Amino acid sequence: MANITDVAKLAGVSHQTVSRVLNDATVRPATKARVDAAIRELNYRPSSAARALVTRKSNAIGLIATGAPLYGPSSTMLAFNEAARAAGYQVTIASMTSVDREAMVSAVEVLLGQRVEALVLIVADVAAFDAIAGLEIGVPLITAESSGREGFLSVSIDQFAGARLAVRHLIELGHRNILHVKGPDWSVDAAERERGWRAELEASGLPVAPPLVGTWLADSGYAIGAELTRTGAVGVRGATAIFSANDQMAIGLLHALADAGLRVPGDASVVGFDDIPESVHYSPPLTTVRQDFADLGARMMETLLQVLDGRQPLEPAQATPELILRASTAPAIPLPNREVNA
Amino acid sequence: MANITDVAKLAGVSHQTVSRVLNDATVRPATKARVDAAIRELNYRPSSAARALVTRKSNAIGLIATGAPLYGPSSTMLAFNEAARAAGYQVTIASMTSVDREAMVSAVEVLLGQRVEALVLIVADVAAFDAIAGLEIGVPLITAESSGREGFLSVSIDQFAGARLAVRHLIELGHRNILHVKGPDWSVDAAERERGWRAELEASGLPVAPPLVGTWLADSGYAIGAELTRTGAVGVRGATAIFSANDQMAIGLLHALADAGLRVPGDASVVGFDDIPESVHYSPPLTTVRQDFADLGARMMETLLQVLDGRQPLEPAQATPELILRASTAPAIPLPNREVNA
DNA sequence: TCACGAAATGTGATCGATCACATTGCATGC
DNA sequence: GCATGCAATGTGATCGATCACATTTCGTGA
Repeated sequence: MANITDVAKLAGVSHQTVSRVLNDATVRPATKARVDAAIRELNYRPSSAARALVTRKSNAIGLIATGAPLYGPSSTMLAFNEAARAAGYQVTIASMTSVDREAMVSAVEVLLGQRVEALVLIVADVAAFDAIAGLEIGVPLITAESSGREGFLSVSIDQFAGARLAVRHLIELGHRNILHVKGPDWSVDAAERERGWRAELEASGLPVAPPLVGTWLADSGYAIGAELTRTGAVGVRGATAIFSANDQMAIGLLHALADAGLRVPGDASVVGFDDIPESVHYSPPLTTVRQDFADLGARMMETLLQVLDGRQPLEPAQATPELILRASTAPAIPLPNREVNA
Repeated sequence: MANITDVAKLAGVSHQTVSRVLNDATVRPATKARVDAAIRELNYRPSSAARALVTRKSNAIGLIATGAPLYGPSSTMLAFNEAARAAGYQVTIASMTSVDREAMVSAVEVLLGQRVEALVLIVADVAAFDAIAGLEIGVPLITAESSGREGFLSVSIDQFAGARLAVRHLIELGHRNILHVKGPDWSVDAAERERGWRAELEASGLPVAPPLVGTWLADSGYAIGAELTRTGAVGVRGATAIFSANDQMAIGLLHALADAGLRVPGDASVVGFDDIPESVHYSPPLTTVRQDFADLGARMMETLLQVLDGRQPLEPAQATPELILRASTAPAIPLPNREVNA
């Protein structure tokens, strides 16, 4: 592949003049035209490695992605990448299946070797935080999570508030026994949603049963739902509402409830979280909490730009999610004997 | 950040010796220990830019992702990235919302500036092919698509065979009027699935109605389903089966059919494509065609490695997808008057 | 003890861009 | 006609690694 000297020779100018053409410095139109022609003829593209070496700016951002191809992380990642591109940054990804400390360290190591100017952590995983906290990374790290830890930049959607919205809606419908199907224990977002559920129940003086821990995947929602119906924990003599920490587990729940002959929302109301594009087509359509992941990704990049420009990042305005009402929730039917059994 | 000379000075050796330690050349254990200590003390990480400059190997692969965060592409991307990491390659992404020629050119331009050793195109988009075909990229390009074009490496899952499996299953159940909800016109995979549907119908001498074009998203499946039930094109006097080009559109279809009071599979059978984790929890659980995206991503990297090593890539063994039978398909009930109306 | 070859280490050039600074070209004013 | 100033262009150093080659160190056998 041609280099800047080849271009200069062909155009009959010095390499510096070619550099000026590349960087929009003042060059006489006639000269610029000759250089441009040479560039096209040689199919020349400046080497970003050489450029990064001397300017000490890589224009690259490292993105650490973990785990499964879930809707939220994937959306955030794409949106972030889009925003980064618009700002003139390249994104290099380091994905990992398991989130042990070793994998995290090696991912960070490789990215820092690339002299990325910042790190982005897409999945808020408590292990990931601990792993990174022990490293001297020397560049800003931004994450999409809710419980602002010291030392990390964070842009987030208010999971706590979202969960409260969902649970309050159920309480307002008259539900008094509201279960929670939680995301995995390692997830910061799952913890926040649980906290919101718990806070809202406690604020209303309602009982708080231990949350049921799932995997984010529909299968776990189904397994939990099957167990709940088997033991009768949900339905006529049990809970009349379930708040699921994401839509995928909610569809598993709906399936299990249907299998057990329970009607939604007749026998139990179900609320999800995320508003994935399919949730409006669930059977029944799912009441859920909408998160704007595209906006999240864009805001992450915005905040990052502020820090990279040496400005203090603005107060991390947490976006508030929105409750989307659909057919999976309905008023609880007050049964005279429920109070006794609860 | 420290460089190799700083480390050399601190360890009391030459920069070349440090380089040897980094590259596992022969260094006396005592010397190596001193160098390692200096590296740790300075928190030194070799600059991949400087390394790339002199070795003329970037160890980077450019990945071009387009469009929405769909399950298949996301899974493939993660799997590919994982495989690349295992092989010692970094992946740089260039995503784009629209797939016009200009966006594609600029994405390729940026990646080639990074001196990526290969390009990976995740979403097989006919416009993407045309856009890239016009560029002299000078590095191997691999794509996950089915209809092998000249000049592109391709690893794929046999969409054509998968579609035939699905349609043959419907035919064997006695269905004679089988509609197809197709993916977007720009999608190579969508075209292959349509071709499979068409081939199987023609092989059995069954009528081929024009396919209904969706967007891959559930909403489009719902809209198509609503229109089909409104006009009576599906149901008692119309089609008794629908082959949807992906699972998301299938859930939209199921929703629309349920809204119209049609039972699945009683009044119409539905088959999807992809086997996303939720499809077993649809109502009813969806018969679908399973694709192993993780395997696809890994095989893409494998093929790429062969080419990068100068070997001829092995015959691109197309993986064959697998039909997953679930409750959304059942034998057609032969109606005496159906033949007349068909 | 010394020569010898292999192992270990050091020296200077190099990759391809930008930066800092030097030089040339050209129009303007006196 | 010539000094002046600005615009345009050129020259050499630089970034941080590896490569090619030179040199030193070390262990071994005569």
